[in-house]
Amino acid sequence: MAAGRPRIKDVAEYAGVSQKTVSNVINQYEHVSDKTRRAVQEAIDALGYRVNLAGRHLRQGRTGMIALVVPELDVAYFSELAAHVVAAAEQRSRTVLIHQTGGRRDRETSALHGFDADFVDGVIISPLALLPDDLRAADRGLPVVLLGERNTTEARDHVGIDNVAAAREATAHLLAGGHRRIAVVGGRLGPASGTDQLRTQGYRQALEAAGLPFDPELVLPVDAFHWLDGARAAAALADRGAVPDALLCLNDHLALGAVRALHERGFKAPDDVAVCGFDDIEAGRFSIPSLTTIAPDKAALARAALELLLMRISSDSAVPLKAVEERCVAHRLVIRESTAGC
Amino acid sequence: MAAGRPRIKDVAEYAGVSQKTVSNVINQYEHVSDKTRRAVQEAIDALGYRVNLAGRHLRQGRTGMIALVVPELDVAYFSELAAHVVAAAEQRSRTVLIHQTGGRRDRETSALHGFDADFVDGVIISPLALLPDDLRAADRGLPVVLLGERNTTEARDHVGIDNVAAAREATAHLLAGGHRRIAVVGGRLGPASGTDQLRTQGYRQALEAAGLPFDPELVLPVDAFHWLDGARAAAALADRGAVPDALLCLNDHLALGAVRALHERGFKAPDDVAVCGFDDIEAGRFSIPSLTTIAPDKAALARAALELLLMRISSDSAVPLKAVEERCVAHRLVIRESTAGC
DNA sequence: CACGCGATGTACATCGATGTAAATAGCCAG
DNA sequence: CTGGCTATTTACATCGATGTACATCGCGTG
Repeated sequence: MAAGRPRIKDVAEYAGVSQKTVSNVINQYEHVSDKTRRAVQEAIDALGYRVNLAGRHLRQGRTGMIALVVPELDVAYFSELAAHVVAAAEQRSRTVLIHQTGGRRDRETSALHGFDADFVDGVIISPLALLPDDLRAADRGLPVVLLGERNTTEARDHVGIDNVAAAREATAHLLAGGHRRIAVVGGRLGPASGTDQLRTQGYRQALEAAGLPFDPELVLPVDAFHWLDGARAAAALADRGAVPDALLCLNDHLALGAVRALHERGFKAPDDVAVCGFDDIEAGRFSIPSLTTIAPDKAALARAALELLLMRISSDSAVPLKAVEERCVAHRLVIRESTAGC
Repeated sequence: MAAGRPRIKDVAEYAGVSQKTVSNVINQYEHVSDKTRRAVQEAIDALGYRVNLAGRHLRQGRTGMIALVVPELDVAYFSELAAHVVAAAEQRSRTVLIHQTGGRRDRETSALHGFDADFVDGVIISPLALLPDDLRAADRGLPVVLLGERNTTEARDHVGIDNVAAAREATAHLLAGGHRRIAVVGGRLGPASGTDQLRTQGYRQALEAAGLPFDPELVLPVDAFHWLDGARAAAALADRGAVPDALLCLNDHLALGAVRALHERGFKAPDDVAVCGFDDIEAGRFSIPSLTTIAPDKAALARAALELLLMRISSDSAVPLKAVEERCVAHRLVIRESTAGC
């Protein structure tokens, strides 16, 4: 009983066959006699052998691992999504390596051609800061699927929801409640590439459809999509005496932060302000008031992204960029207390 | 320009030196002349070479990766903790592979001697279902640090807070507010091994110190530590007309779920019931009412766990089980609205 | 001027698993 | 009994980086 872990060589000796035969048994090679197969299996069990993945990796160039790269795990949307991806990957016998970038571009790029590139067969990424060039540069054959964000016109496999439609629906819901001055917390103007811009666009479309004017003053940019940013934005509104009828917050953290800040200043949701968020995180289901939100089908997002990625991985060779896939997953408006009375 | 990635051999040829010399430069070996070093560096830059980790892994047996094994990422405490571990690891140039087990024992053990064991140099685990035997069995030299939970008397490196003291303080705070009937949501009786049991013990100590009787009826077990479980427990209390003066919830999710369920039934926190949680997740800072809670120093937990693990990893050979380390990290009671009036 | 020593640099084997090509075994038709 | 197949098994090279052992270079010393 040698000190270290048994190697394939030990199994071979124990079973009285060659290393290759052991390898064949392990890899389910067809042409192995039952007798040999049984003998090898016995040896494996007896020695407690398990393949050394480093060796296999070196030889085959594949690891069976995929990376999930997200900005922040403590943003519930991402951790919930991560949980779904991990679950989906497990069903396909893959292991997920989760990376957090903090939305920093250097970490996002390094996830693509940096450290990860060696250890994983592919990457699912929700880019925040990535530039189109980064993606192009990273195109060394490592399969990449964009999840959610698609901050680039660069053609790439992508999975997401219809952000424009979702924002339109949410805004329409607020309008239907009789609200006229609706602020967009986390909104951003400009070409419709980022999620925030797409959603802002949907908001404008809804206004237009209702024949209402668009007021750029009501688009409130934020530094990040955290509770605190929502609270700050709402506080700013309140402090300059400009609390609108309703808030369309581009994620639930912003929404809950805003609700809280307004509450502290004497404005109650939904009586004084209606509030709608995005993402349907668990906190919004149990908050007081509970939060109306756009609920993307996270499980479907995760499944679609994984499926797409595995497809790319198995179709070896260079990615045929012509056949870029764009998958749109369902979402729905979940109406709760924060817009009650609508 | 070969199709694939450049290998160390290509760099060596380009620079006109041996492979080993390139390796020496990469690994910062001292005795390399400046001239050679420069030439090699130039070759590396020119070819865009980066080490192939599979090769290094095979040769050295180390990967520079560590695994973080947690029950659920969508439990905010764990995702926030994960974010800290990732950050700490980055400072030490390690990569963190995050695994989610769903609290299932098979996945926890497989993380220890299953798949992970091959790919990582060590594991930080928050076990929920792991049995002492599993840990012992996994002792094949893979360094393991327990984080938070320590559901075993087995001697093991462990990092956590003083759960008994924390629960005692929280309970004392509730008692100081004049509350007498205090329920423990998520509490569990029995030998003080699991976190829940330790906290329940602290609760009892506080009662005892105040000269109050202990009522087992007020210990409410839960299936899991989620919002919904807290809501169910509180609903059950309310529905049988037994809402106590205060709730000590063993995590913030339970607390927020309970607050919500009580709210739906007309009981307001803190006026009708005072509520205190554990973990200090972000949701509790912005909830209405904001949540009083025990705040563990998560950054310190992450740092301590990582430090301990890296120590074990670098002290090669077998783990000297005699020198097991137990690190206790600071916590503090953060008083917010949900126990206002105390 | 030969010797010795530290500083540099190199050739080769090695980590563990698997692809390749070729050897061997088993079986049937002739 | 033998050539010709196929089914099974094997020896060996290989993936890429690095440890080992040894060669070489430069320089100061006796």
